[in-house]
Amino acid sequence: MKNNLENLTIGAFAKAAGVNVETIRFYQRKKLLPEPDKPYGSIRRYSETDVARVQFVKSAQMLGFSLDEIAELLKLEDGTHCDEASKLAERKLGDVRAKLAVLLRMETVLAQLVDACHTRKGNVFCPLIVSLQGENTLAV
Amino acid sequence: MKNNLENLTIGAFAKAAGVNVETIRFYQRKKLLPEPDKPYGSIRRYSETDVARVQFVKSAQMLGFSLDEIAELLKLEDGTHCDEASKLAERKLGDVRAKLAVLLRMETVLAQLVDACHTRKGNVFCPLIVSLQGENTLAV
DNA sequence: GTTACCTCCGTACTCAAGTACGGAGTCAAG
DNA sequence: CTTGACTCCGTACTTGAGTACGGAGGTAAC
Repeated sequence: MKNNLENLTIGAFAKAAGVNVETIRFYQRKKLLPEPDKPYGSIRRYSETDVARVQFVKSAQMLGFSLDEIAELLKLEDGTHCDEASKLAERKLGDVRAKLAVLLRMETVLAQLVDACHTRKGNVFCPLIVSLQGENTLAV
Repeated sequence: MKNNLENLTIGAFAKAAGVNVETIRFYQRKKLLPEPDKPYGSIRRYSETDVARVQFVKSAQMLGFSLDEIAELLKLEDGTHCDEASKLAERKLGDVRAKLAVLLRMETVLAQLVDACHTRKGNVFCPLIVSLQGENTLAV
């Protein structure tokens, strides 16, 4: 069984993508991944492209996108027609920017906390919650 | 029933925080929210502080943090001792920065896509997946 | 002081996102 | 040409994050 990375069995594919086989099959059912043709009386094969796709799903998931939202993002990738893609991209860009704003504020506050801890000793107050208050409570 | 925002019933609290009452009670069970004393033979009251806390939980959730991780973030807020807090903050800062990196790349690509759609017509290729490939696949 | 709506609390249900299982078929190394 | 590991596919189970329900007790406005 030679895994030249363009002829992967589902097991090798899952391992390369860092998920388990059942997850692959689950994503196929959810249409997040294409299910390649199965040569009659044989088994399906996968490629590096599929691996990248799964990794994209995993990354987007860590950023708080649901599988349904990720399916939308993937539609962009798959070259939907321009108008449609543009609308979708604009919406997603809004989501992404809202998340960015919140994360940036978190980053600032956490960095300040770490810094404060390194320079003085004792208890430090961490105004994480306050830092997110007001404006964008991220109503996605 | 006067809601001067420092003497909220659980219903008013939930409404102010934009979640439902059951969610409040669920968060109390999970120790994400303190359960205020109940004056014997009466009902619990909540404050603006509690509202901010719930909103923080919701924001962090949209960024892909689990309730367990959020509980950790809240420990920082609650003034853990410095060494401990610093360690935790540093870890969380790492998480936050990894997420930021991925989001920034997504933002760039989405913005490019929107732009491309506005300037030329027809189908545009959106290299969203490719943009996230390599280095940080966000192994949190 | 009753009526309509609230809180309280335990238990049970739901939904998303997987994981696990098991029997039948496939593959490849010896 | 068999043996051990893997694929296939359907069904069932699990876990995280809530939601819903229902009866008993508060409460406030009339």
